[in-house]
Amino acid sequence: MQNINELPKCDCNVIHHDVIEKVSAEMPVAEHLYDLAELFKSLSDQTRLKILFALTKSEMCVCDISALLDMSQSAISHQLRVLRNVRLVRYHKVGKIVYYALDDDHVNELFKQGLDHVEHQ
Amino acid sequence: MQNINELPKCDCNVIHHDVIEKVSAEMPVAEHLYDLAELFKSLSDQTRLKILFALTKSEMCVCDISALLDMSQSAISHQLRVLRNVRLVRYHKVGKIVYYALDDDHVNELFKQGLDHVEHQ
DNA sequence: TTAATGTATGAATAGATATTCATACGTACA
DNA sequence: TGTACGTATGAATATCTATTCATACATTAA
Repeated sequence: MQNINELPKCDCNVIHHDVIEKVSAEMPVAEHLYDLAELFKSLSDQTRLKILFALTKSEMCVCDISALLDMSQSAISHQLRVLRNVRLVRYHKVGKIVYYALDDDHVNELFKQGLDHVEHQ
Repeated sequence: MQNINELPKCDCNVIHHDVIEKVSAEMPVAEHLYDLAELFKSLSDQTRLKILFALTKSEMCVCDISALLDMSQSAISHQLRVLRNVRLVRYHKVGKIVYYALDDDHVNELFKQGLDHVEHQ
């Protein structure tokens, strides 16, 4: 007996069962898909991209970033939290100043591939 | 004479002028930043990630994808449009069936770097 | 031509998000 | 201790987005 919630939502006839089974078996686990979407989501905003680009050049304090992008300290701080959550940036405090830096090299490679794609259109 | 709209929004004192000038000079142009954000935005949704993952394994028609993800044909079609807009996928028609495929190899590399990042936490 | 089917798309809606505003926290210094 | 200042954060809001629904378009076959 099939639950109402388990009714297939595909409203067309399946064409290639073999392809679907093959692909289905190789689909990444849900947790990885979720994390990957979160990572790319953090890269999908121009403000955060600018912050990350800046940090590829030099570590910077929040005030520096705020001045560089001509945006409020609050807006920058909120976005830095997003970048912290996906572990793209790390920070260390010197007195009351907080310096942010890239957390690993993946950002550089993601930018490289991304720019390579958008520039070849 | 400074326009009201040109007042700096940074409400703190600049700490490191030299860093800001250096980084500012190397910031990518606005158009590239915009395109890059659009590209990553297209990768920031689990449905689109699943579609792209599937297409790394095999080209598929819309109905196949709809069945694979157990989602409506309309939802899939809307998302495929997003992926077309950033030129991540291409398609060809055979009769009334439309087959989608990856448009280039950047997706594979972006996935690789992205997964590498999320799996090392 | 008519019916059936695969796909695309505009409108509507519920949910997500970026920024602002006000304010709190933490540190340095008088 | 009190003040100043760099940073963080909750609430509010305007904007954006993913899906659904209805429907149109395109192709094939009867």
